[in-house]
Amino acid sequence: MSRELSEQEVVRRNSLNQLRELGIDPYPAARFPVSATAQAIKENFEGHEDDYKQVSLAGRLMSRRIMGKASFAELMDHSGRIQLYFNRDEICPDEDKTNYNTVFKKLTDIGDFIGVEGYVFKTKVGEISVFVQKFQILSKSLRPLPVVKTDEDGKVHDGVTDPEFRYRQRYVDLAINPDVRKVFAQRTRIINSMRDFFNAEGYLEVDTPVLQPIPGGAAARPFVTHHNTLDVPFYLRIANELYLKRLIVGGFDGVYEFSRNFRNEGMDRTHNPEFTVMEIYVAYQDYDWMMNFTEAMLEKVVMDLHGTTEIPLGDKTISFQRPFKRVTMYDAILEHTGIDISEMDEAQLRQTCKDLNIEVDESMGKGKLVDEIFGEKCEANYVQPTFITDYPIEMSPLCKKHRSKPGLVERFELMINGKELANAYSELNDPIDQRERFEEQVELMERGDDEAMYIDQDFLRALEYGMPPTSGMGIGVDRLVMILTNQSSIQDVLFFPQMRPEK
RNA sequence: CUCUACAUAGCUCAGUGGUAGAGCACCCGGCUCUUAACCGGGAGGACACAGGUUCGAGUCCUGUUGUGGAGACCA
Repeated sequence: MSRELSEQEVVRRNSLNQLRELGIDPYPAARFPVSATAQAIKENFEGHEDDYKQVSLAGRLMSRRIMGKASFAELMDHSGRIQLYFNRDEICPDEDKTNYNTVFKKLTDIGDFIGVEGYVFKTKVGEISVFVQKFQILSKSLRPLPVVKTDEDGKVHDGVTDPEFRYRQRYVDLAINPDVRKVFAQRTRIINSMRDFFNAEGYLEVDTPVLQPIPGGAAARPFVTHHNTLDVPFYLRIANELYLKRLIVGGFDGVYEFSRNFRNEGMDRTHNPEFTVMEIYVAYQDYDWMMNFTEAMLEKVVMDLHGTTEIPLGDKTISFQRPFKRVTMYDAILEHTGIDISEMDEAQLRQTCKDLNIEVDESMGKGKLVDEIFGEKCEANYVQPTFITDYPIEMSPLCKKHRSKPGLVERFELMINGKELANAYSELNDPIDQRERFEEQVELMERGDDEAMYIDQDFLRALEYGMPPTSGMGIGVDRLVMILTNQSSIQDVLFFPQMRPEK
């Protein structure tokens, strides 16, 4: 466990000891009252100078420019940075200049948390700053914080860019890269905006189990754990769909949950083993209603965040202006391959895949084959928000049969930037039909499809008591945040993305 | 899992087989309106790990570990 300390760490530990010898506690217990923030001062000082004769603020020391008997420094609090001015004879009015010469100049380091009291003024070159009259170390930093400098053109120098460093030591990333903090603040605003939208409709936010005896509601490999007292396996949820539907059976008209889901599969820039999906279920509605609801929700969230419906994403611009384009899955395939698959059986679909150079295997059923064609030939083309509707029944075991198109279900997926963002159904509420669909999944499983769903007998029991006609929708929160914050990796919208453990 | 790139000081990077380098940060000194502060001096390195080739390896080769990218997989 012992670790060789770097030169700079030794220096800081020595400073820590010297502070203690001077009777200064480097980790004081008492609260430090804060009366102002950096951003508020900079925004409001001019014209209200009298209100800033006495301020106290606290934060991390981010830079120092020492010029003998006077110094400038930068303090960063949650709102931003502000310049501090330290003058020896102001801080040390008496003969003893220790507080400035030793404590500030020698024993205080970049990265330390300090509290300052003083008044706000403008420097000769016009920067709003705090004239420090008293300062106090609130917490000593023992590791050198990487110093990031921004020049007058706003260009960042020596920023920490190593992704491994940034993700493993996210606290450092957040401390020194304000843009990173901004993305996560936006993430929370997006989620709050969604929540406000649902609450305004009177829908109920709920919590359902993460530990499930049967991993249902989606097709994915689960994480398995074990409950000692019950001596049974439990699965971390891959979805919460079946539980939310049980609540609709129970009489709630609208329920939603921000669900942390877990899938034991590969990781890449759009997949993390744990991720967040918002799922909502509304009784007496259908998937047409849900399309309108979804685009209204997204337009509102985007407006709340950006004040416009046109947002940049990489080198593209995405428009969230309603209404979104709507295309049936068969029309999408016809448009992008020139092939009409609407009347094909499984053998013809398999041949079509071969003709299109799409890899298939014997375990794939009709639904999976259609999905392969769509995924290979169509998906990437839908950059602007587009609802793909009316999927083949075989790939949607929880979705109601289409009211007028045999062999299809009332399902849509919302595609943005060539990726699936949301998925919704008119929910299957016929318990006999649902049991048959589950049984078809068992057949798929026996054919070798390791993603087919298990039968959840309790869920069927719930449907047998009766579930009202319901529409449900799930939206990938991490992917939505990626789009709305213009990030290309899921790791940049998760505070602590999954990494291989160190050492 | 496959292919590929990268791994050098606290951070960002250079180093093209021949004594380990720079900027920032750090230490010492100077400087009372600086702002990528400045000026002078200084210290700091098992070059990711383990082998190999070579008189000699940070550099070439093999393997390992970690990370990024591209794929496979993830409806």
